[in-house]
Amino acid sequence: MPRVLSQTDVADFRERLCDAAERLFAEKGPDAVTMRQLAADLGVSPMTPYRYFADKDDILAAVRTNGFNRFADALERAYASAQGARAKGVAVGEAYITFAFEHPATYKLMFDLDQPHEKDYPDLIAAGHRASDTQTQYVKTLVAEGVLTGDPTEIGKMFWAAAHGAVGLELAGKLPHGAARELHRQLNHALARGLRP
Amino acid sequence: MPRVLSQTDVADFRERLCDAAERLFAEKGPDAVTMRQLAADLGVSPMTPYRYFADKDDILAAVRTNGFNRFADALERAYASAQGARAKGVAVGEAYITFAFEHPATYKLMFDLDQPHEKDYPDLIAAGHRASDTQTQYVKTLVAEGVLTGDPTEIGKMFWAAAHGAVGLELAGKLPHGAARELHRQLNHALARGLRP
DNA sequence: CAAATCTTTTTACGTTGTAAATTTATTACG
DNA sequence: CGTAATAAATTTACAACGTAAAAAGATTTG
Repeated sequence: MPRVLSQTDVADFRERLCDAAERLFAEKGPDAVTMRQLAADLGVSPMTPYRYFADKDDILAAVRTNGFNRFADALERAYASAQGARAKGVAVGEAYITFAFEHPATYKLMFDLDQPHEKDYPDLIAAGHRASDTQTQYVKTLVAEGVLTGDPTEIGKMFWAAAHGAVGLELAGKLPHGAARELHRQLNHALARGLRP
Repeated sequence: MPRVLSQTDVADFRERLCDAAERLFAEKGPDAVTMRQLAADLGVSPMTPYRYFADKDDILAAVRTNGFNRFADALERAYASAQGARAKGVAVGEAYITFAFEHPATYKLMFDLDQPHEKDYPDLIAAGHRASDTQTQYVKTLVAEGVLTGDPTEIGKMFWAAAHGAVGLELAGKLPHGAARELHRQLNHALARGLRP
């Protein structure tokens, strides 16, 4: 019998390939992320990745899943680092913008890529929900403390949309370079004022 | 001397091709928009469009330019249709969401497509600015009337980011179908409250 | 009618994702 | 310890893509 790939072997290869894909996305843009280039970066032949991924879409789904999980990590770290509901809110907002502009290609991949078969990737769905939940987490505290009033879930979506919109406009070239962060601060400030009891 | 294409001939062909491209985008998705399919839709051979466009990127730029101009049209119509600054604001906001979800593929093309050489398409830049200006136009009235306080340009960007964020989240599948409209209403309401004198 | 030349089509090339066939490498067994 | 079995990897091959270059077609002027 031949050598059989262990689960660790598979996981390792998948991770190395995802890393290469993200690096390619970030450094050369989406068009540079080809099966042949990915394989070359790993030092294998172009068909080898097909032992570890169903197809290119599967690779993109894995990269997006990693993105959402690292995004959630960053937001959770920010949440934990600050003391008090208001400070946590500010910190999470800052972390959102920071992540988006530290990994703009990944952010675009996460939110802009049309994957019609997303539902076939439960890990991707779960990672997306994790980021979303983290995003609305601190709002619950703010509502519980009486800083904001309304349905925490709805308010969380409002802050999320504000952040996503500011990021999206800058990434689309509709804002001067670096302007999203200040725009986002102003949005959060006005929203917090408008949602006071 | 041979027959020479008049400017009308060129403009007509470009328009028909852009229409075909938008239809393909909307009905079959981005991957279906190929030079060969576009040519087939117009009943010409695959190389004919190259007489009217530099390359495929040039076609995408033209479709995006049309999109921004029709977007601005819709916003301006909404602005003109309502009486009073507050009503105009509501109407423009509604028109924004309506346009985005009547032409989701075009909207994504307008805002999500990376065109590194955008600056080489002055018409595209101009159309983008036109939509942006329209978007911030009614805010000036609201500030002048004392309904809002602050820099109209900055406030306009805030409302724009809110609308773009709500649309983006729904188009990314992060909101239930149809939820962006109500989310956008809540955002506008909270922002208006937060930006009162 | 013929020559000139703008428009269109045909042909062809390199690249893409990936299916199918082939080769390589490793392990269990006689 | 070789040898058969078989998972893994590579090689080969194909259709579709964007588009450069060559060829063909059409139309106006002399």
